[in-house]
This record gives sequence, C-alpha cells and structure tokens, in this order.
Amino acid sequence: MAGDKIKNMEEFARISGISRPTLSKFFNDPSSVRDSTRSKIEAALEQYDYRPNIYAMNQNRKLTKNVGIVVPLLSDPYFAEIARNLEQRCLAAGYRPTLFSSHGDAALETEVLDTLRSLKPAGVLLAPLGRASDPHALETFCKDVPTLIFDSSVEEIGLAFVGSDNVQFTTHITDYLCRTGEPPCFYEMKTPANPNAHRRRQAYIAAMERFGHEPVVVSVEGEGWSFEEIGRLGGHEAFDKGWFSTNTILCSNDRLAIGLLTACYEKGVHVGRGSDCAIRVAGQDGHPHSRYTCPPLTTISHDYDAVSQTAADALFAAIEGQVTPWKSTRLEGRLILRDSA
Amino acid sequence: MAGDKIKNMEEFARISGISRPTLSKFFNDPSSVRDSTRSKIEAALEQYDYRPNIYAMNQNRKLTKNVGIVVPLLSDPYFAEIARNLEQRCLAAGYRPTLFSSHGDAALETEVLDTLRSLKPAGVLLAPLGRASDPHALETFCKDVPTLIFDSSVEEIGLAFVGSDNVQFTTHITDYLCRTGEPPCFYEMKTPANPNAHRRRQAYIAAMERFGHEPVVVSVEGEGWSFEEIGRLGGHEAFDKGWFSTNTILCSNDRLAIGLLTACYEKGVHVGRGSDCAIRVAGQDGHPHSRYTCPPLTTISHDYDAVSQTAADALFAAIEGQVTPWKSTRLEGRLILRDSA
DNA sequence: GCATAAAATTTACGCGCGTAAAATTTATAT
DNA sequence: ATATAAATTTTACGCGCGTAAATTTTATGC
Repeated sequence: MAGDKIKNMEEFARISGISRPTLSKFFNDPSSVRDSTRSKIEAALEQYDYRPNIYAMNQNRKLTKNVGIVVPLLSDPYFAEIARNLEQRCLAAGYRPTLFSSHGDAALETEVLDTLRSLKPAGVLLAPLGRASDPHALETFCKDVPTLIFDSSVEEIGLAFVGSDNVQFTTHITDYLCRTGEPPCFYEMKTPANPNAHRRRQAYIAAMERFGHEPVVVSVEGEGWSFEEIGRLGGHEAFDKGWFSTNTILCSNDRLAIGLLTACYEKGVHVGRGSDCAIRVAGQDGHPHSRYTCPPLTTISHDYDAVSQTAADALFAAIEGQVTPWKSTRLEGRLILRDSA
Repeated sequence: MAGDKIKNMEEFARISGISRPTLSKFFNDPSSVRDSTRSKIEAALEQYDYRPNIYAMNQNRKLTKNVGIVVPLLSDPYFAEIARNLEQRCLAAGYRPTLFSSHGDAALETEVLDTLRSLKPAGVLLAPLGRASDPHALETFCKDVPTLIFDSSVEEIGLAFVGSDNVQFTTHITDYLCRTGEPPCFYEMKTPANPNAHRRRQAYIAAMERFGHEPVVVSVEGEGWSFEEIGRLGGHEAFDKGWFSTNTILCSNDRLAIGLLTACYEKGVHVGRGSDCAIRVAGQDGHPHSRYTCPPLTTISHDYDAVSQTAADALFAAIEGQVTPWKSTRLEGRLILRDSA
C-alpha cells in the first residue's frame, strides 16, 4: 500500500482495471469472483490503500452484516465482559458488531435504539435496562428489527430471550449456604432496576421455606447503578440496626456483596468460613472482580460463554432465515466456592 | 407519533408540506428556519414518527458531528469510566459520540481506525494501546482525521496529548509513603503494555534517590491485560522469594494492587497502616474499584473530570477551527488516603 | 475449432440525505 | 402600497456504494 489514497470504489476500479460491480461483489464476498480476478484485485490492494466505506455499503444493501449490541451500562464490568464476549462471536461469525451503552438511562436507551435503526442492522442483541425501559419503544423496535433479548427479560418480545436461570442461581446457593452453616438472610436494594433481582428474592424465599427456614430479607435504600456504594452504606446501617438475623448473608448480586464486604471491613467484622470469622457473605453473578475481593467472594456465576453463545447463535440463525417460535432460555449457573462463604 | 412510519425525508416532506431542503436545514439546526416553519415541522413530528438516518446524513456532509472515542480495553473499568465521561461531554457539546474498544489487540486497533474513517468523524479521541500499537497506522490516521490522543502518549502525533502527569503521580505518592513509614519498593509487571508504566518506574527511582533511599523495583512476569491476576500471582512469588525489601509496596497501578491485596489475603498478611498490620500497599490511578477493596486502597487518582474535559475541549476547539501547535498537557493527580497505606 | 456456460463489463438506477443555485414566496420597513 | 431583505421552494446534482439487466468477454468441454 505504497500508493496514494483512493477515495472511492470507482477510482479503485479505474486504477485496478476491474469494473466497479465486480469489485462490489469481491468486497462482499471474495470467493464470488474468479480466481484470476481475485488475485488481480488483491494485487491492486497491495499497491493502493483502499477500503470501502462500510456505512455507504450498508445504505443500499437489503441485508447488512451489522449487529448491534446494547447493554445497560458499560462501566459495569459484568456487562463489559459479556459485551466483549458477544463482540468476538459476531466477528467470528462474519458479522460487524457495534456496541452501545444505555448508560443506565431509559431516554438514552430509546436514543440508542433510534440510532440503531439508522445502521440497518441484520440483528440486535439487546440487554434492556429492565423496569426503567420504555416498554413501548422496545416493543416497536423489536417489531422492526430482529432482536434477541438477553440478560434481563421484559416481556415476550423479540426473537427470543436468553439469560440466566435466576431461580436456579438463588436456590442453588441458598441450598449450599444452608447445608454448610446458618441459613442466610437475603441482602438487596429496595428498588432494584433489574427484574432479575425480584426473581432472586422470590427464589430465596421459596427455597428457605422449602428447607423449613424462616426467610429474612434485608432491603436497603438506594437508587441508580452505584451498587457497591449502596451495598456499603446499607451494610453499615444494617449492622448498626441489627438487621442481619444470622451470620450468613446472601447478596442479590456481587456488586452489592463487594460493597458489603467493604462495610464489613470498616466495621471490623471478619468475613469467611474460618472459626475466627463472624460472618459469611455470598454474592450472585460471578462478577469479574469477585475473584479479587478479600476474602475472595463465594458466588454463583453466570455461564458467560454459554449465555453469549446461545444468544449469538440464536440471533445468527434467525438472521439466516430460520424461523422459530419465541422461546426463553435460562441457563444454569455454576457455584464458585471461595473463602467468603 | 400516532401515524404510520415515514421511511425517508422526502415522504416526510410531502406529508408535512415542507420542502425537503428546508427539512434538511431544520434537522441540521432547528433555529435556522423561521419560527412558523419550525412549529409546522414540530407539529408534523408529533403526528408522524420520523427520524433522519444519521449515517445517510453524514454521507455527504462536509463536516459531521461525529466524534469517535477509542479506548484500549473497555472491560477495564478505568477506561469504561473515562469513556463514559467523554461520551457525556460530546453529547453535551452537541456531538455524536461513537465508542470503540481495541480489546487490547493492535490489529483490532487498526481495524477500528479504518472503521472510523468510514464514519467521517469531525474528530477522534484516541487512547492508544501503547507499545503494541502500530505506529504507522496511528500516524497516517492522525494525518487524515483530527485526533486528540489521551491517556497514553506515543509520539507527537495528532492535535495534542492530554493525560496524567505520571511523574507527579509517582513522586507525590512516593513522597507520602516515605514520610509516613518505610520507603516503598515498586511493584510492576515486567513487560507493561503502557508507556505510562515506564514513566512511573523512572519517577519512583528518581524520587527515591532524591530522598536518599535505595530504590527497589520488583518486576513480575505476566503478559496481557489481566493485571489483577498478574498482581496476585506475582505477589505470591514475591512473598515466597522475599522480594519485598520493605513493608511498603507502591504498585504501578491499581489493578496490580488489587491483585496484590488478594495475594496478601491469601498469604495471611495483614495490610494497612494499623499497628497490627504487616504491610502497606498503595496503588496508582484512582480506579473506580479502589474504594471497595479491603482494606480500601490508598492511591493517587487521575483527575478524570479534568482529563476528559481538557481532552474534549481541545478537540472541540480544533474542530471549530482553532489552530494551535501540538501540545502535551499532563494533569496532576490527587492523593486519596485510605486504609491500605 | 466450435458450442456452451460462467464470469465480467456496461449501463442505469436506487439508498437517504447534503447542498448549491435560481425562482418564488413571505416578512419587514418605509 | 411599494421596495427590500429574508426565508422557502424548485431543481438538480453529489456522496459512496448496492444491485439488476443486458451485453460482452472468458473459460471449459468436446
């Protein structure tokens, strides 16, 4: 690519001696042109630096290779991780992912969806904000664009839903905690944005009752997405007011647990399962950071790979014409035993 | 927006009774049309759901409102946080940010830059990978697109550089540690991807010598971006082999420190400044998570707001025609005293 | 060498919108 | 009411590429 810059396909057609429609075919699928033509084009590409404008490409294409990925909040490492995973899968499957974050704001989420329409995506992988989402905006979007909902299900919209089995999550870890020590109380935010939180509370209550224990739910104040700080402040309050009825605390999610661990540290409360420990703390999610808390956090982890693979594969299948009835897939989590509980 | 979907501006022109060029002006700047016209358009927008296709808009515009934001790795909360900050500033200034992550991969970084060209951005805010970056790709990109480099400077490319003053960071926190206890040794990765790491090591050495202490650098193995794990594994090795010559450890960055804290926990080494503590650990960066480690991490924090504001403002000024010579701005960090050191 | 099929080229139009120039309408001042 | 300026409409072309149809060129079999 020593030559000058080529500004469009027509110029590259002149300079390479190949007609523009053939070039168009080539860039769309190199194997669709004759070998001799392909090598001529590739030779020209070596000499001259040219890349077709992807946005112009998509303008008049009936089916693009674009895939939109929307998460509620990119600064949450959980979503960052799953977004990264999904992006890789899209690339591997020959799609072109574009990542968007709703920044925890319903208005921005709607904005993102409008922007996405302009991209003419072949499909979208959407993790909605949850309760805050504008249901009408989501619904109309899903009618226009093949959309697969993941992480947090709103209603039966889109092609399908893929997420984790929150009931299994909570039941499983509650069971573990009951078997290995005092039955846990459940620590959560009072007004969680995510519907998964409700499922987890209910699953906790059901599990406790099934095991013959009295469920105790500790709900702390806090709005927004600063879960660690909510967990920390709520932890202080809960300790001060004696809300924790047992020495075992199951948190609604790992970020809350991380904040609670900090509160424990600040209160001088030793966390862990050793004899010198006063309290056990467990989380839920398998947050990327949970390995590095002190003590490392016992948690039940999403199967990141399976969730993203199932979601991506389902979307790709739908894009490629497969029609299947709406379906909800909820994948089981894996208990990760560490020192905190 | 009760009516049917309008598919393009021409259809909206017919239905609203306004000519398409006037609509184009309106969408570009609502105040550029007469009040009576504007209210007619706005009334039509209430009735019919129409939004211009942004990618088609940008196709033939001489100067778009697009701003590209590129970070090395979105799953690092530090970059996620600064990216979020930059996005907000772009939106506030009337620009349209699009976020990209290089996923820690130089080839992908080059890919991203090529994608960005298609967007015809008015400007780009780019945090390069660092040493791994393809310098030639960066340089030619900067020649074509007004680009402001932030976080990690490569050479004198682009419009300007805005980042943190790593020398001040390390000098300041080294000074603090020396004044309040044993002089620190410096804990880092052997082959850091980021040039900032080198500046910090050198600043540490210089500071120690100036204070009349012997600098000790502990470099641990590890490649890639899994800093916490590198910090943890390296920490185990360093403890086992007695590499830490003092009871105070200054880490090259917070993520490494977070991993080291975990190693300390696993080794049963108490961290903090209390009399019952065996070791002090400090980080650098003011990572979003540093508040929630146990003990909370003493660190020297980037001035996120100032960095992102300086970077964004400089880019916007350049976009709006201001020409200034290349300049490097390095902002001071703020020492955050917490329990770890 | 010729017939046939496959691939490439030519030609032409479309995507959704920006933008420039000329013609027309509207608002403001006198 | 008239002159002037401002805004709008009409008309037309451009951005960079997709894509379809007709034509010409190339490759393959015999």
